Amino acid sequence: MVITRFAPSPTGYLHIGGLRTALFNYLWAKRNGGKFLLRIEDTDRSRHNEEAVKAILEAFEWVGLESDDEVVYQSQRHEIYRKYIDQLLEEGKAYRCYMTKEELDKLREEQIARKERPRYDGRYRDFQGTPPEGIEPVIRIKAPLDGTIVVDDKIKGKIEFRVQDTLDDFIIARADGSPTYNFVVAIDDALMGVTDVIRGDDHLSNTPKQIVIYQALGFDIPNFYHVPMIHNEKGKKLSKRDGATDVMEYKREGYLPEALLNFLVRLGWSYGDKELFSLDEMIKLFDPKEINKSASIYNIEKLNWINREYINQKSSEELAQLLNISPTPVIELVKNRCSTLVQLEQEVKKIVERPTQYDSKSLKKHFKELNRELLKEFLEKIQNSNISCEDALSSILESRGVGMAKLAQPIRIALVGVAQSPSVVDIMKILGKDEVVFRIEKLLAEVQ
RNA sequence: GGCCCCAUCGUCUAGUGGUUAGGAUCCCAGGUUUUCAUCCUGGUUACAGGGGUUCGAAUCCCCUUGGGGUCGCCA
Repeated sequence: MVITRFAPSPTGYLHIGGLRTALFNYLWAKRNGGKFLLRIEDTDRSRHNEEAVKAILEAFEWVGLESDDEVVYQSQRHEIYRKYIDQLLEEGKAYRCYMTKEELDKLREEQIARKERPRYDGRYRDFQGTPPEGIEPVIRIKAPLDGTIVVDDKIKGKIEFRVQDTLDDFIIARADGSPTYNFVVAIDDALMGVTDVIRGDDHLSNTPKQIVIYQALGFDIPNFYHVPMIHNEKGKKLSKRDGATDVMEYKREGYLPEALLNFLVRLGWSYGDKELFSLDEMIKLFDPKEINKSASIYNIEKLNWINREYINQKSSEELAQLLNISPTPVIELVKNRCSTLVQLEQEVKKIVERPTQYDSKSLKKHFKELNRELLKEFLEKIQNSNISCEDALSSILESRGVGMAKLAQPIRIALVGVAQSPSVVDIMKILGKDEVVFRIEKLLAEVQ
């Protein structure tokens, strides 16, 4: 059974980098008929932010990625961690360190001054004496003193970390007794039965520490896949300052969740020349071992294209529902000119609602004296007979011997206020003669 | 700075010793369209640099350069 997880820390909203990681985990679990789990990393009490948790869950709901079990909150598992800390203490694999923060800071400064790597010096590792008064100790793990730790990463290959320049006896529990990140990650992954850890490669350098924990506790080491970051246009790690990184912002801007997922899955992964993937196809085809080694730069153009594709795959009924409006044939008329639902909404309004103003450039070009004359003739014709708007249009063009644009363009301006729109014939059919008459009279009356 | 990772069109990518280096997006041009959009056709643009290995390197090795990540009693 393949069990994967996504483990965000609730410091804010879910951003697209996180969503991609979650998606990778989700797909891999589903492909193997396994489980995808969600865990909130809030060991640090100051990090437990109800709002943020809600925001993250809301985003997952929107895109439709569900955890297969109840969401795990680390803040509720302190007893479990306590138990393992005690165990390591008893077995002599961890120890109390009475060094104060100030002493530690000083040590670090000195080391940096000497151009050495800041590193705990192990002064309490084998301490037997009486502990200093009034100091709440932290708990440190006994890390190996030399040799190497190998991370067998399924994307990047085997990576060797020399203990001497990557590890020290790091803290697994703070002075207040609360456990630290690398410690609980290893425990929770093991206890939750996680077999495959797919996460950002900013965690790569944490992995040796976690391996130390796995080994100390006798847990099996899972498969690691460290996926490259998504960078912003400047080539830097995506941060909250980089515009629309909040997943829910994409909802507000009119992107479809399936389009966003499709966009994200192609960042760092591909399947031949295939660009469009339904969720089922992704599940069938995705393999984290095929993820690229290099970072990719986030670029919205492709997303816009994908979103347009998905919008056009949808029926008018579905789109009406998404826009929360009643179905109208107008949607069919305009959907192929929209990259987002927001645009679609605007395009629908442009036709359904009467123009409140007329574009001056369009007027200047297509509402000259002859156009006005033709428009008046058209208006009279449809008012005084049963002729359809379409027939009236072509009959006038024929009798006057003028090109289509001479009359169609002023009609268009009357109908929607600008010189660009879908076919005027189609619009007139949908609007009906009365409304066409009204809008033409309005233009004639308001613009001299 | 130490350690680690990475390097093909502007961007996302295909490519695993022999290809006119392919696709997508973007951009441009032409066609279609009463207009705009769609659609169709075509086009511009890439193996970071230098050494090897080899009959032959985008593909393997090394160096340089460039970029990124990480170095907490944060996660």
